[in-house]
Amino acid sequence: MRVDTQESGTRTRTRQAIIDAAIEVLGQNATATLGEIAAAADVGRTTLHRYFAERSDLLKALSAEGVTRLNRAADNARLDEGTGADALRRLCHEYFELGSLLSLIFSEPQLIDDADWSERGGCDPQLSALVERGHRDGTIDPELPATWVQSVLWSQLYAGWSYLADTHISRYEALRLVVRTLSGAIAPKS
Amino acid sequence: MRVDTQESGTRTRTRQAIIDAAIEVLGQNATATLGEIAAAADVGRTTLHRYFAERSDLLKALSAEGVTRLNRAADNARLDEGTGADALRRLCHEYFELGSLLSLIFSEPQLIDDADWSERGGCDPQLSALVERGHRDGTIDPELPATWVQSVLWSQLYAGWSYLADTHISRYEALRLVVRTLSGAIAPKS
DNA sequence: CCTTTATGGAACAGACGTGTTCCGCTATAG
DNA sequence: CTATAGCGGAACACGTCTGTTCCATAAAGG
Repeated sequence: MRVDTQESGTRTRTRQAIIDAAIEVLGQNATATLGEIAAAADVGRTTLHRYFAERSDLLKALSAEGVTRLNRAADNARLDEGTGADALRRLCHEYFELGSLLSLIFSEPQLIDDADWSERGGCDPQLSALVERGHRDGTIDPELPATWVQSVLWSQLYAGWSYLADTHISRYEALRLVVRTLSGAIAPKS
Repeated sequence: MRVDTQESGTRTRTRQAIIDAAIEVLGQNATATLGEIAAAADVGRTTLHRYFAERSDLLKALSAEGVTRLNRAADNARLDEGTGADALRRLCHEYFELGSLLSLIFSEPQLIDDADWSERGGCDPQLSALVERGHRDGTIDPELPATWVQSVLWSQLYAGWSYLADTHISRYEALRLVVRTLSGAIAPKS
């Protein structure tokens, strides 16, 4: 995918600054202006257009960046180890670190859906396998389909991230609440 | 609040049609055009402006309508009866009936926040009292603050409503999943 | 029959975001 | 010192949404 001609160090830094700023700003307000994104990245709007000719080009770059970060988080969570519920809790921890990207993906799902990630029926295969393992090992409520578990995971992550932004709670406490309620939500009922 | 001069029957019907259409359309896409809303209401854009001079006027009316529907749902749920968890489940049932209004409130929270509803610290008093009752009667995890329970309730409702729209599941099944995971999420941990 | 009420459509001006061009500035490498 | 890379700002055309005005039409009531 990488083109033959390498990009200068300055340029890659600027490009990355724009992408990072876009994730922050668009995570707060999906309809933000290119001018606002440029200002957040501390660059002129002209410069932004130099790197991403059209808005859609920036969104494509954001999609790629999102997929990269999601995959890295999933790798760190070692989804194939331990019980299904434990793996899901580890994934929850890793995903929570994504920060503003959570808001962006949650409020603009088609940004990622259109990418090659999660091509199968709106649920990525790794998570699906994880949930089925949890069904077998008795740590995830067998009445909950994998797609619904995925929905619950994302909605809880988004709620936790928003809660962190709205209240005076610590990041650690917010994550603890998310994991606690998520664990209860997916636990088999007695 | 009601003005002295009563509105004609036709006008109240048209006004209500516009409000209903706005909830539907803005629930799907919060940046929808006034033209799209007018089309959905089967009304000319001129007519829409006759009832709501500016976009903000329409939003104010939506806020009032939202508060009305929320209060009616809360009344139907009889929040002061039974255990805290049971009351919360009843509220979940009632709120789920709000349909597209769920999406609208969830994606545009400031629409309702700015109204007189839920003036206290982002959590309405009725729900707060309900959760505290659940803490005392042992049906709601005492480690979960009322504000977080409210966040979980709303995020689950939104997730369920989106799930209903995205998959081929029945309305009944979607609500069942929501109530099941919500019940587990708030249940005291053994 | 004629007036009131409610409406739709055409047309317009203003505001705003977008995409582009052009020019000037600064820093760094050669 | 000079040439190049990278950047910012001003300006422009274009499209879209908004808010408004004006006029024509259809239905209902007196």
